[in-house]
Amino acid sequence: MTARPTMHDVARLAGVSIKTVSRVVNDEPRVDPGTRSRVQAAIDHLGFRRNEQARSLRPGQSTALIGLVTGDMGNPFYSAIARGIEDVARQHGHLLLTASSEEQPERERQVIGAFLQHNVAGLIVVPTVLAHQTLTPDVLESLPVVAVDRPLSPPSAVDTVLLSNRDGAHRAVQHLLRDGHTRIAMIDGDPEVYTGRERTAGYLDALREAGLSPDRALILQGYHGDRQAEAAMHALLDLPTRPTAVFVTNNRIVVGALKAMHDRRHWLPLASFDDFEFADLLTTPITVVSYDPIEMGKQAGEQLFRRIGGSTLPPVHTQIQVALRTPADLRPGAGPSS
Amino acid sequence: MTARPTMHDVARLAGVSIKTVSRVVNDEPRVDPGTRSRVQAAIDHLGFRRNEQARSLRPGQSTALIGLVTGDMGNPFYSAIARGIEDVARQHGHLLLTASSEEQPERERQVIGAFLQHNVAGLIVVPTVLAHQTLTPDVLESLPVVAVDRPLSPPSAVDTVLLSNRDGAHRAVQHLLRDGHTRIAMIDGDPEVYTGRERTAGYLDALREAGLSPDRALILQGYHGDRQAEAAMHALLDLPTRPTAVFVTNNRIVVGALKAMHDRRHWLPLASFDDFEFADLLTTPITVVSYDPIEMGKQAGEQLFRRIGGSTLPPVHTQIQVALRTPADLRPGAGPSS
DNA sequence: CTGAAAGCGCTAACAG
DNA sequence: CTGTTAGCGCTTTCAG
Repeated sequence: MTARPTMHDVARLAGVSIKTVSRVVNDEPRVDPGTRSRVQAAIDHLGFRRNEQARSLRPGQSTALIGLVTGDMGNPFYSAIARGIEDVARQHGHLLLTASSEEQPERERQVIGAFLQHNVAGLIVVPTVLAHQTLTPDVLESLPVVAVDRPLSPPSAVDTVLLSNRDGAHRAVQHLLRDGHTRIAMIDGDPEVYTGRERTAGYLDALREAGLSPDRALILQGYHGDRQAEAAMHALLDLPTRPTAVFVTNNRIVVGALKAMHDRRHWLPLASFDDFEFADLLTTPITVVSYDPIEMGKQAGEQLFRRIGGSTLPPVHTQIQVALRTPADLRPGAGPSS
Repeated sequence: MTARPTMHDVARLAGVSIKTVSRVVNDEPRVDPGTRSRVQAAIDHLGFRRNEQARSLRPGQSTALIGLVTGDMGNPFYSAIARGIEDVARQHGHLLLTASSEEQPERERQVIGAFLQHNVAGLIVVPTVLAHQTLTPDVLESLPVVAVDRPLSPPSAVDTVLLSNRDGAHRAVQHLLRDGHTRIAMIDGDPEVYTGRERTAGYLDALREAGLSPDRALILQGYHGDRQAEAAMHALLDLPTRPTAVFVTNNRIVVGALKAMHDRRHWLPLASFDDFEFADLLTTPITVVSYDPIEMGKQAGEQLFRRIGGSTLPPVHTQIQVALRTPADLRPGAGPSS
């Protein structure tokens, strides 16, 4: 385990001062070409690599690190966002720290604290539901922060990247209405979560537009994760007067809803916010509100680097457009088996 | 944008020396309780946070950072591994850097180089296919490295966490054979990838065991991603004498195969390495080789921290067990719709 | 074009 | 129990 070479070692080998090595490493102009190549040779020979820790210790030099906090990096939606951010970070020569809050404000607080101790140059956060004790004004002033998928609560003047939640839900439910349904149920997760609230509002918009008044018995909220959503779907199927179609507000709930329908061998027309790869391969194809989570990450990353680059414009709020994909849209050219 | 407080600021406010502050921050024993609480008050008042960069600059003090390189953090399989690692890292007070190699050795090299510049305490890698120019002996000696999902090529003496690829494939194909199939096709991705090679071997094992000789026309290799896999499945369906069942070697290929069968409205019994949430909700349920990727990450993380903790045992090779899930296993208690 | 000296924020010695 | 000194690896003055 030989010690890692330092600029000092390189300088000694090349017969120059440490400062000249620094100049070569940083591609500074005023270096004699001969000296430069001699130093470069020494660098290559020793396998020297600049210590980022030491570099960023000097004032003004930020760590080439950005931090991402999501609810759960194991959730494909969040990891797709991470992927988009990573691409942008790489273009800017930065690395990405990732951590999961598990939707717990306390964990979010700890993680952000740890990121700050590592002097991240910026932060991208999918905020947890409750008040953000860590994203206090002084934190927000000390480094750029972008909120993705949900705004901060209480609302702060930070950049956001959000989906057209309300409009997407509106259109999905509209689609069911056009098919003649009038008893359309809805299953949502935590009604405190911004996305769920917005999508619920879109559902209500569509009903109102159609002149229908919402039926309390058909609006199920507070069903977290696929297991609880499964129970919710069973409850709907147990109703004396069943709904004729169902709208579900996210990619966890749709899994539970489908499982329940599968168990009961009873399929209701379904519309879901969030797309998934198998949507068109199911027993009954479903209508989905589709969008590109990688693009969300890219937008968030680009906005963050604009701030890191010094932009002081007023907060930017980016809307990511969503598309409705109905069973009729699927693979229109596909013919039957030959 | 006020400057971030340092130990110096805390020391001045508390009327002690900087070293005493350091002692309090690091929970060292020999500090007077009165002094300690006075310092703590100053810390709280200023919102002081130790600068990790500066701390880890001292020799012997490693950065509380570990690095993860996978093929694509947007792939749910890899992000699940990341999630498992993250949990272990947190328990050990470390943060996780993540990056995608896109299966390109050159990018892998760059990413690992960047991680090393940030003085990561350890590295977890899903190695790319070709030779690992970066994971050279001197790198492997300078910090702990764990390989997940695939061993290093050329083989090095590092810890690995691998699936029972060959056995899992063997059992999946065995299952098809027991259903009476004798013309079982196989679709694989890059035959250079370790997991694909092993799973192919398992497929051949099963055929041999059944006294069948492999049919070249039914073994399709080199189909990367779901698009190419879709074409492969079409090719199988175009064969003058079609196979009666198909085994696919990963979670990308199964998507393509299913799409092709769906387009043709022609479903062949299918077995897949890699499970997915919708396996039992499809038009024709399929047989899957199932395992827990989060657990893979946990095992890798725990092994890494054993090394970071100083373990010098010979390389540890952890096998993650896999389970066969057949359509008959699915939800046995579920009854028909009431 | 090149170098010497100072210091970033912190911790390990060694005094007191 | 507490403080002083030195120095981690690097970049920034400011002189040559």
